[in-house]
Amino acid sequence: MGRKNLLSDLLSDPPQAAPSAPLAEEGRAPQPTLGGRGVVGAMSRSLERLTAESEAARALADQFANGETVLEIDPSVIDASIVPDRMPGTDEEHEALVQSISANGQLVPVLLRPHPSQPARYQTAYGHRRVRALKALGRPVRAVIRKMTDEELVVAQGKENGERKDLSFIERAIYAVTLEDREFKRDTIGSALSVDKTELSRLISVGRAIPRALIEAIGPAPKTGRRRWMELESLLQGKDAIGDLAPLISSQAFRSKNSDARFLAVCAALAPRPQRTEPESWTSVDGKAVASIERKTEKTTLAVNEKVAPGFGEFVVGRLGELYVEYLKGTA
DNA sequence: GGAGTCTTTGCGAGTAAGGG
DNA sequence: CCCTTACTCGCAAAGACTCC
Repeated sequence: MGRKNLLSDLLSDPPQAAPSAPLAEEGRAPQPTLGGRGVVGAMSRSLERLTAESEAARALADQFANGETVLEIDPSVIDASIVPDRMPGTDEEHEALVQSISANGQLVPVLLRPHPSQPARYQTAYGHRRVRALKALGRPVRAVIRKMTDEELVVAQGKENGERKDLSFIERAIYAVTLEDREFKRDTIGSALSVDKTELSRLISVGRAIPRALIEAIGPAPKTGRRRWMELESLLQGKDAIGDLAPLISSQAFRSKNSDARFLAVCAALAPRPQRTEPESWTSVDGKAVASIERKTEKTTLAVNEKVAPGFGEFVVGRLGELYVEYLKGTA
């Protein structure tokens, strides 16, 4: 089944809020206005919104058909999920969401379950940001209440994020590790993230291999996928990542980059420096250093010392044709 | 040793970006 | 607009590991 609260995210939540301050990606920041993005883009988004609205409406209809009634709940009795999926968003994102809900209202309910140990309290399956915003507004939270096990809760929570595809690879890796640390079975974690066991294995491998502090310094890197995170994982092997990278990570230049650029900067800092090869001196039969040769993977450079052998360079150039024919005979 | 689970590796499909 | 390239993602298969 499709995502159930598309409408709320489109109309109530700032799009693509990110987990933490460094994870608050500029490309993923709230965009409450259409300024500067063009008429075509606005039309495209309108069409997407219409589609999303109809899907959300259908999902809502399903909920009503299943007998799930929307109730108004005091936000002060609503707790967070047992497992955080995203870290809290930035103040700017929260403020934008508050304003959006203030203007449009909460159009689609959040999903809660009765608190397993505290009567008259609830835990959030999804809709954390809306709950926080409504709390700030002092308004009741419109919510669907459903009894769920811990497994069902994290699956509902994970699917709400996972099916949106707006969680980057590393965000999903962190979530997978968090769930595994809470001793959820891999089947459950895989369901929550909508990934197969292979991908789950990779997510957990990367999520554990790369220090959390480094991940948070880089941010969600939405354009950076599995392969490059795994490359980073291998680059980090045997290194004190935080110690070695501290000067880079703390630099203003690094922090001013977007998340994907920060990822590339870290990779560049960790990548082995290509060995600088000194040009090799070529000495003639009469003992003169006539030329130097520099060999690289993609090219070989021959530099003739015109002071030592005036005109020799031009002589060699003039004979390139016959040398090449001789070369072809040797390689045939 | 067998069964189940997890990890690793390779490959192909799909997609977005860039260049001609 | 089409082609190429780079990239992500998921699937399949084999190997490694753990438990009984």
